[in-house]
Amino acid sequence: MSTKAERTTAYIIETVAPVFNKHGYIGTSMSDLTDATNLTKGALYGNFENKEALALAAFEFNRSVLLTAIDEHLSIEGKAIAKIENLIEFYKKYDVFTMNMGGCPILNVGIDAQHNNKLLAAAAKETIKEIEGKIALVFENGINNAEFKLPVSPLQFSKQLFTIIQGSIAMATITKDRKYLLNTVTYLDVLIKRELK
Amino acid sequence: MSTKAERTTAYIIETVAPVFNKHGYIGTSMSDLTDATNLTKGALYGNFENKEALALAAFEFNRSVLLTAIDEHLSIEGKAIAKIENLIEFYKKYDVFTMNMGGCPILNVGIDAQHNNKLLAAAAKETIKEIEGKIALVFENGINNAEFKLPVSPLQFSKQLFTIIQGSIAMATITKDRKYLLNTVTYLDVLIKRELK
DNA sequence: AACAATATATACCATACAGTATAGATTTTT
DNA sequence: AAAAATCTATACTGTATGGTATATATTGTT
Repeated sequence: MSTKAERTTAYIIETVAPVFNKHGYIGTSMSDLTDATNLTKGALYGNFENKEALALAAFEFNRSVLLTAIDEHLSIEGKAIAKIENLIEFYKKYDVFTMNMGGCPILNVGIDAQHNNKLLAAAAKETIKEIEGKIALVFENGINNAEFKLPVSPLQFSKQLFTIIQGSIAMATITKDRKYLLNTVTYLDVLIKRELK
Repeated sequence: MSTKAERTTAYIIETVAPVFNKHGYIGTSMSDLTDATNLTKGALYGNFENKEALALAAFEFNRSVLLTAIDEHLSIEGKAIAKIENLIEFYKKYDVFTMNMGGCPILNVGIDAQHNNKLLAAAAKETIKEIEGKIALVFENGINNAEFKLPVSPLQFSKQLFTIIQGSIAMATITKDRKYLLNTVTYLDVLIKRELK
C-alpha cells in the first residue's frame, strides 16, 4: 500500500491538473492551488519544488490519461481500419472526455506555454509526436497485413489525420461548439475509407 | 492629418499587439508594455482605460490585419476555385505572415482567453465566424455561377476547410514545425479539387 | 506506546502587480 | 504668442505574487 505522503502527492497532482490546464501556467497562482486542494502552501512546497514542477506534474498527469485512452481505443481486437475508426469515435466525444481535465491538454498547454514556459511547451510537442507514432503504427500494421495501401507514408498519413483532429478540437474549443468535433470527425471517417485502398 | 495623440494611440496598439499575442492576457504585464513601447504607465493609462481595453485593441488590430489579408486573397479576379486556391496558398506561408504579430491571433487568443477573459474569448470566436462567412460566400458564388457543386452547404464546407487549416496552424505552432502548414495545406488543395464537381 | 521521521500550517519575506493622483510637459486652439 | 486643452512622467497606492523559515501535527517504525 502507498504511504500517506504518496497519496497526498497524487491527490495534489490530480486536483491541480485541471486548474493549470484551464488557466495556464502564468494564469494559475499558488493560492488558486491551495484553494483547489484545501491544502496550504507548506503542503504544496513540501511535495513539489516549485510552481513549475507542479505544472509539469499536472501536464504529465493529463497527458497520461489521454495516452491511456488512445492506447485503449487503438488496441481493440480486429483490423487496423477498425482501430482507426474506434479512435475517431473517441475523438467525436473528446469534449466530454476532456471535460474533467479542463479541455485538451495538448492544445491548451501547447499554446499557453509557447512563450511562457519552455519545459511545458516541449512536453506538449513531445506528446504530439508520441500520439502520431501510435497512430502510424496501426497504419503500418494495416499495410503489412495487406489490408490497404496508403498514398503517403504511415507517419505522414498519421500526421495529417491528427492535424485534422486537432483542428476540430481547436475550433470546438474556441467557438464552444461541439459540432466541429462531430462534423469534422465524421467527415474524416468518410475520407479515410476513400483514401485507404 | 491625424493628431499626435491619435498617432500615439495607434503606436501603442501596434507595439503592444504582438506582446499580448505571444504572452496572453494574464501573461502580459503593464511593465512588459511600458518596456515595449518605451512609454510610461501614465501614457498608457492616458490612452486606454485599463489593461483589458489595451488587450482588446491589440487583438482587434491583429484581427484586422488578418481579415484584410484574407479579403485580399479572396478578391482576386477569376473563378471561385482560383480564389480558394489563392487563400490556401496564403495559409501555406501563414507562419511567415503571422511572425510579426507573434503567431496566429485566433488560436492564441482563442485558447489563452478561454478561461481568463470573456471579451477576448468572444472576440476570437466572432473572428472565426467572420472568416467562415467570407469563405462560404466564395463557395456560394462558385455554385451560383455553375462552376461546381458541393456535397454539403457552402457554410458547412467552409467550416470544414477552415477547421483543417486551423488544425495545421495549431500543429505547426505547437511543434514549431512549418511542415504541417505546407503538407496539410497542400493536401487540402488536392482534396478540394476532388470534392468540387 | 514512545520515538524518530516526515508532512503540513502559520507567519513572513521581497518583489511584482494593476491602477491612480498629480505635477509638469507638450499640443492644439484662439 | 498666449491660453486652454490634452498628454505623459513620476511617485505612490494597496494587493497579490512565488517562495521560505520554522513551529506544530501527523506518520511510520521500533
